[in-house]
Amino acid sequence: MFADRPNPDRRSAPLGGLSDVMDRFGAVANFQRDAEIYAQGEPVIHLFRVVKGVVRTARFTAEGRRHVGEFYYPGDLFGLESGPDHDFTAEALTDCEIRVVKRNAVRAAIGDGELDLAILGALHIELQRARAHMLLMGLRGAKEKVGGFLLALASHSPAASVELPMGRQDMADYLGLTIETVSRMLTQLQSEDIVEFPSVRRFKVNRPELLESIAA
Amino acid sequence: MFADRPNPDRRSAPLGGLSDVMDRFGAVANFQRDAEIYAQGEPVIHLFRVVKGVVRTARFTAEGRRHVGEFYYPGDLFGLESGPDHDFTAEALTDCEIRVVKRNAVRAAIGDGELDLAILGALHIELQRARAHMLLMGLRGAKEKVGGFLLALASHSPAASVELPMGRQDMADYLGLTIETVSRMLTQLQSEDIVEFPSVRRFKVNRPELLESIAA
DNA sequence: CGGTTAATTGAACGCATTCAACACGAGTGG
DNA sequence: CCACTCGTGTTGAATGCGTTCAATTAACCG
Repeated sequence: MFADRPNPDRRSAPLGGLSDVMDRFGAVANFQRDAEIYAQGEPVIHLFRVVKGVVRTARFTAEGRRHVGEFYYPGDLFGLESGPDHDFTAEALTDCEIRVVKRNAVRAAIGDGELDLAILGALHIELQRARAHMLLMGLRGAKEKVGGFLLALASHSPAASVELPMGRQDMADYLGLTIETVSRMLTQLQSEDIVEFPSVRRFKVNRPELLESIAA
Repeated sequence: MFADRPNPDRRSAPLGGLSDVMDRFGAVANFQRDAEIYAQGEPVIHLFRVVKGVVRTARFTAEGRRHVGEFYYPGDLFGLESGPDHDFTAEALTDCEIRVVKRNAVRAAIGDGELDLAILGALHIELQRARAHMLLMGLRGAKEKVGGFLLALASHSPAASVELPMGRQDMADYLGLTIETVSRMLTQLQSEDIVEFPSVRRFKVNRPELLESIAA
């Protein structure tokens, strides 16, 4: 679901010169919780990287149903879109510090080839996430989906206790479930002692092997 | 779901020199229906392009559940993976003619930059498909999913009558439904005169606007 | 401490699944 | 040409699970 995030800052290796350019030419913008970073339908002009906080992309269907695309963590590049316009809206899930740079500026600084290469790497990561997300949504039951979600979160967090920056509604919209079902599954997983919630926004995996067997 | 496929052969524009190289250095392989083109877990070495027929990628979960990734049509590039190994198995859905080339050969012929650029374009398309697929699976009801699937198929086919190269089970595994549910939804959509099935593997959209409103 | 939002829990419903039977078409051989 | 079979698709009935709507509790902040 997320890029490899054992190392909190991966400016160096995979992104090559891009991150240097972002650091040199990019501006840093701060967004408050729930602030919009860019909107669905806007033209794709910039590249974004999370410095601090967590970003969520989302989309509204015609009937008002919300679909959460992905969550982006510090070090992650986002705002990559295939078309000329954004398909998703990006919002600050928590208070955020975002580094922004115009694609043209990058192009001018490091050339097309370098930019392509950098975007290539980011696209690979993005595709991986999308496939992992699809796999999650393809699981049979709600318990499997929620379990898989927690597992993915935990597997990218070195700490014993994992923070949940997103609320239940975000999880629900990410997994294609209702908020009530998510809540029920969380309590169920907890009652089976597979995970443990010291607080609403923090959990610990007690039985990783069981969690993995659930998420299939 | 599919790349822009109004023109059946898009060797020219978006892939640049890659397709030329594939034509020059690539071999053409023929696969019978259900033959394996590459397997989950195998190292990523080649690039593939569909010449004739339809290809399906799929994956088996630990519990034996099958998940269909995508369907690839003539002109489509496939076999792009982020990691060193294939996450999915590729199989010939129908009898196929596939053009195969070693990535190294392409690299030697047109250089890293060109290869990157070509893969970049293909990755964009792949990401778009993955997102469209996710959107489909995120829809509420089975009718919405099946309707959306048919709509996507129809929207990429210029002909009035659209062929369904895949069976009901493939649709089910693509949408995360059971084969019975898919069948029921198809008959329901037909009974509402939204679509029409002259034969099991062929359909026609009678009310595009209704179909679109269903797929949201 | 109230006031507000988020999260949990409960009960009834509806829809997709499950298990089973049946229909249909293609291919084969009598 | 019919009978047979096999694979695939459709239909039926009952179950189960996620949803829906509603009420309660918990957490956060003044």
